[in-house]
Amino acid sequence: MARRTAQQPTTAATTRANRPLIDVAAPAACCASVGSAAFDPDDATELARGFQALADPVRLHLLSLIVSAGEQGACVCDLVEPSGRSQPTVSHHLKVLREAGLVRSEKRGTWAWYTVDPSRVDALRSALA
Amino acid sequence: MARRTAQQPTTAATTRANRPLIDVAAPAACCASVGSAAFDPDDATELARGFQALADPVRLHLLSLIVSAGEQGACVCDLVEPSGRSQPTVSHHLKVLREAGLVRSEKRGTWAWYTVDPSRVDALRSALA
DNA sequence: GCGATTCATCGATGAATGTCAATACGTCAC
DNA sequence: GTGACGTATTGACATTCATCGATGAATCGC
Repeated sequence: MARRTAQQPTTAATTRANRPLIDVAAPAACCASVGSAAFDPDDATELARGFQALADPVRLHLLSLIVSAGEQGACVCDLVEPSGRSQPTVSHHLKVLREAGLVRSEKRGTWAWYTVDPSRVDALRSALA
Repeated sequence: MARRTAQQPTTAATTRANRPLIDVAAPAACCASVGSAAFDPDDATELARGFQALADPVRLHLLSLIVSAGEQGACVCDLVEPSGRSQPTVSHHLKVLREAGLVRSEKRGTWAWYTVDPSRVDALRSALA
């Protein structure tokens, strides 16, 4: 082998512990836990799905509009025009957000009302803690 | 018109407030506010680019490995095998993370060392505040 | 210089994604 | 029921993406 004579890249793959997936903060804390790989691929896939839902400017815009609508939520008919996209496209993006668990929809009469699920957003945020 | 007799979807487009893209708690002063109209598409695009970089399980895994390597950073040669992907694929993902500003690379001798840029991660996290 | 090692880039390929027009489905007013 | 309206789904298309093998570029030990 004889690799790493100068800097020994080493060790990274040996320790093991539980910790938030990314966990940037907490460099010094006792349980910063940083091993390398108590890494569950399923968790990563699930997390990635959440971030994927956020990975589009239109969806970020929609999400912000829904958030700004407060507890009552936002009606789709109020989202189409500000988004600058067609109604089917908006519906598609809302579906993506819904399936990622970031928003919930409720049908009231003719209209569909969307509200944000804060716990899901928190889950993603804390993955970056 | 005669829409919204039952629930008046109304208002969503009238209220207005300044806040970071998704919610409140703004650390960085002048970021995009999203109310209904004060939405900067460029900021959304930039944010989306960041989340896009996180929207892949392999990249999340790589990021966690790099974080767990501590200040010293992680050598690419230690990332390939745990990721279960080919070296070119890993290199590609690292490039995505690099271009999103989430990690930095430094060449030391033969090896390339990657470290996380916490401020960039924080920026994304606070967008979800 | 030479071979070995480490990493990045290129080219190709199959899959996923964003978009819209057309259409289907549900609900309301009449 | 009929027509109008709000929303979701479908189908098609162009673009982007993840992946790998092959290759190139830089460095190290000899």
